[in-house]
Amino acid sequence: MRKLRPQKRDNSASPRGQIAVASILTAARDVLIDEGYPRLTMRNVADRAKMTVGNLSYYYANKEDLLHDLLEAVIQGYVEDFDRIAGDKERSPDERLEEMIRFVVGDLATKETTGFFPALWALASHDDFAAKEMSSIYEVERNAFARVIAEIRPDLQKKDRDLLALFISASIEGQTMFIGYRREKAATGPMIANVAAYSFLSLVRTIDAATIRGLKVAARTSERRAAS
Amino acid sequence: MRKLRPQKRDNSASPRGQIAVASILTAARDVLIDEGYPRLTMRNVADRAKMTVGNLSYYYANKEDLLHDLLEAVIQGYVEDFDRIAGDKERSPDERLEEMIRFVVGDLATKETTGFFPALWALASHDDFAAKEMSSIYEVERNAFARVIAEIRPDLQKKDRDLLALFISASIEGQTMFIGYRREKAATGPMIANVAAYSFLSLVRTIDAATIRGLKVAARTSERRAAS
DNA sequence: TGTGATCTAGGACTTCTGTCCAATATGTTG
DNA sequence: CAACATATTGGACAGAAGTCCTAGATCACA
Repeated sequence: MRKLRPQKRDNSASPRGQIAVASILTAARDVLIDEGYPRLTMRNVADRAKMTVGNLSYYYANKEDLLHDLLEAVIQGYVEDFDRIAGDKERSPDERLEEMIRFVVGDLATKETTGFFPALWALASHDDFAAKEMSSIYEVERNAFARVIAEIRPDLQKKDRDLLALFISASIEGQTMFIGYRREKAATGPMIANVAAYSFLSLVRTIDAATIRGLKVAARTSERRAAS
Repeated sequence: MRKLRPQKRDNSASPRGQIAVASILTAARDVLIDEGYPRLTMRNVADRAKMTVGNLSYYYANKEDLLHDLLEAVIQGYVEDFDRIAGDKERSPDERLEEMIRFVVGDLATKETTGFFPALWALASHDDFAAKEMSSIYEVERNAFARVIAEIRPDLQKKDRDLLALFISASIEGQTMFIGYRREKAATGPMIANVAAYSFLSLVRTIDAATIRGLKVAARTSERRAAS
């Protein structure tokens, strides 16, 4: 939430002010993505929003509030995207799980996601607000995964399904640094998506509670080779 | 590499100098891990190394060189750890793959790894040197995975095995933000390790080239449920 | 023991950054 | 139009941070 000077009233309802705030947040997001957190300065944001520092500080009296609004706004966008994709009820649970996996893997490759999330992860290590925002978006993502997993594997306990959702969600996020926008292995993105879809579908279909709890040793399982 | 003042000679062979440099790098690493990159300042490093800024700048005339040596030193440590674990030739390929998976997942939970890697990922987005260092460590890790995968699946092409290694390595890294040191889901770490071992072993054993290339749709595969 | 090499302390200097303010401009509304 | 709310400017200010320098302390060795 914006914190204004004590003597000022909240004027966010004013149309001009709303536009200004929106352009500030867009500018801040672009600075963070293009130049990284250390260069997210009031002056850089003001420049990119084509205003002066003085004017910026009229809308955001301090940097902390600007950062908080920025994180909230960006993460809100991802939550909306995700709710939309997860609401698709036309297909089978298997197909929906695959669709969600491919959606998230595909999204990694966008400039915004590749630029924003590593910055968020680093921030979350030392900033409680960033940590909370990060928690909130991944919780949304995991819940969506967990719901589909519940349809495929109603026999599993909720906590086991949640664990699979956590594992899948985290695994996909980890691809970011490698197949993200302009990253070293970006060209393999589509194949990684295929591998991810196959791997996580198989995992959800075949794992059992004993394996999750470590009562079976993975390397001693007898199954072998692909049936092509 | 340290860059000294123009008029000074390289004195890194001196025992006192070596100790000072080592304590500087340790202090810098600790600042990075405990406080994050924005607080990695010459003064903070000097304080933690119990010396003055003036003295620090005798060893590191600028911050960039200090950061480079810091990244090199920390990553060198990980490379050595990894070479050691990958050199184990006592066990079967399956067991070695599982062992490597469990090693990396276990390492995520250490304070150093949970603190260092997210900072490295963010740095690598905008700093070429950090990007190169990041590349180098993950290449070592992927090569180790790829060698074991080659023993399990000699039928696959090298590029397909490399892709599996990339997918597995990236997936494991992604767990860091969730089950890392003092992270929200840290308690589930052991179970995540079980799921990872099962999931990636199954993947390596069963995937085929057609699936990697997207010639099969994962959701339409017929296999179902676990055989407990 | 003395002398040159190495190391250390303390501070100076400049630039950058967050914050703040007074003056002015712009817009809105009775 | 007048009066008021809102927005914008330009600059000031203090503190932080990177860099640099000089004087002195410490060490190794002839």
